[in-house]
Amino acid sequence: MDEKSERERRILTAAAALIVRFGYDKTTVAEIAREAGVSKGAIYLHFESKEDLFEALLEREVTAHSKRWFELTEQDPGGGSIAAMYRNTLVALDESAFMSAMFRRDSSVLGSYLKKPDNFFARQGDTNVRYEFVKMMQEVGAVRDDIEPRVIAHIMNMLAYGLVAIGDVMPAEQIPPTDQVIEGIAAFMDAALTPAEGANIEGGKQVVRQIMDAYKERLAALDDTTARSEEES
Amino acid sequence: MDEKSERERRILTAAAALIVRFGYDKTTVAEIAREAGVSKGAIYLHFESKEDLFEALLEREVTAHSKRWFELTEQDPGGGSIAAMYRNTLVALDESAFMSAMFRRDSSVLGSYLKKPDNFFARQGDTNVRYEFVKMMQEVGAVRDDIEPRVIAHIMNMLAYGLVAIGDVMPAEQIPPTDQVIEGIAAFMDAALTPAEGANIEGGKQVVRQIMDAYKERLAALDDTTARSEEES
DNA sequence: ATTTGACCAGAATCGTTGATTTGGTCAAAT
DNA sequence: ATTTGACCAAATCAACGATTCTGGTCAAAT
Repeated sequence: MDEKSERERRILTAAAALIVRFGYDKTTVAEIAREAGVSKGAIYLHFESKEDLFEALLEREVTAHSKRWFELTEQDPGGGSIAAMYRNTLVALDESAFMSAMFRRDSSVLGSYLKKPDNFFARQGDTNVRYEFVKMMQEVGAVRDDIEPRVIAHIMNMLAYGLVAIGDVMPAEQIPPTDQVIEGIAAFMDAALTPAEGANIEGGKQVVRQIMDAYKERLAALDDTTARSEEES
Repeated sequence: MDEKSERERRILTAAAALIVRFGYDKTTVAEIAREAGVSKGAIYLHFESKEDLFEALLEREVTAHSKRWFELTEQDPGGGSIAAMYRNTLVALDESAFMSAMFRRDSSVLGSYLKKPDNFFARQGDTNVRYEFVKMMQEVGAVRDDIEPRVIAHIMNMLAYGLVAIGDVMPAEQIPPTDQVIEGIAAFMDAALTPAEGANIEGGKQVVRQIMDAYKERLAALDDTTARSEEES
């Protein structure tokens, strides 16, 4: 298992590097194999198809992003405030070129994969974790509740989208440094989402912990299935 | 002049309707002529080329958008607050499908025009009215000044961009009603940009008036040049 | 038991050619 | 003095094989 999953990681890492750079369509399986230092056939010992490999990569990147967010939030003194948590998702998003590309559905990276019916993105359906989170934060009094939670969640989405996508329509020299923008957004969130009577920080922290535990469990479950399916093969 | 500019208006209106629907490339001069009820040759009595016509349309739409914003802000009881003013730009933006397409640089509408060097958008250069406005508002104490004005202006741009562009990456049913989103954003702005010691509403109103006067002057100057160039021909 | 890389079929790309469309003009009509 | 719409050159599109490329396989090597 150790040997095998190590090579699998190498393949995915090689694929990630090539695909962010040249895009899904222009990156060939042969190139991924060369970059990973394995033969082309070996790749098909790990993945059913190029598409399958790519979806594994998408999932790995989402997981890595979530882990990074978790890490940042754990060690954040700002702790349970929604502003700090949201800032951390933006930092994590900005750190990963691949996740950014995913978030903006960059067709120069995702290429023809986007056209496949029932792809990774279409499959996500309408699961909206951001909305659930905001609602919970409102319920414990950590976030002002006179704005629709769906609207708050959507504004968060807009800002995250703006962060990674506005470069498409605006020359780089007009965009302030990313870290400044992120800090600005966090300041906005802090001022905009704190209830008039003060935030229930403790409640917020508890929600954060709850979310994180649920998330950790999902990760563990995912690792289990992965391990099991590897044993089977 | 009355007759002439009336027909010019009709041509531009016809062009706008066709272009928002079919895009710049797929809309032919002949179709615009038919839709406007004039002959093709007549169009070239008003405009040098298709490109020239299109740029006149872009300018007309920008002007119309500004006028509409002016109108909304004038009759807004919320008056001089930056949140109210910003909300009005969003309302005006959302009301005009053409302006929205411009803002998101929609290539299915703008088509090959975008590829022309030195086009309308490239020409705008780095004029950033939003930034100037925020700075003035900070100087009179109508907006908190512990966030970089450039960053505030940029966050405003991100939200406006998100409003018109996020539909590209998110299914419509996941997006809350636009008016709710706009009101939510206004609430955010209000909470986030009011100085801790309270906003100088009067100062804000004065800045607004100043901006509007400057803008009116620019409009008047523009009308003059238009009128003059029409006389010449 | 593993791993490889030559090999294959089908897809994508390219280059060419011919038909169609379209921006722009101008002699003729009004 | 105006306005028109037939007309033209140039650009765009469509169709087509020829050619290359690429995902995937499998007999052979290790």
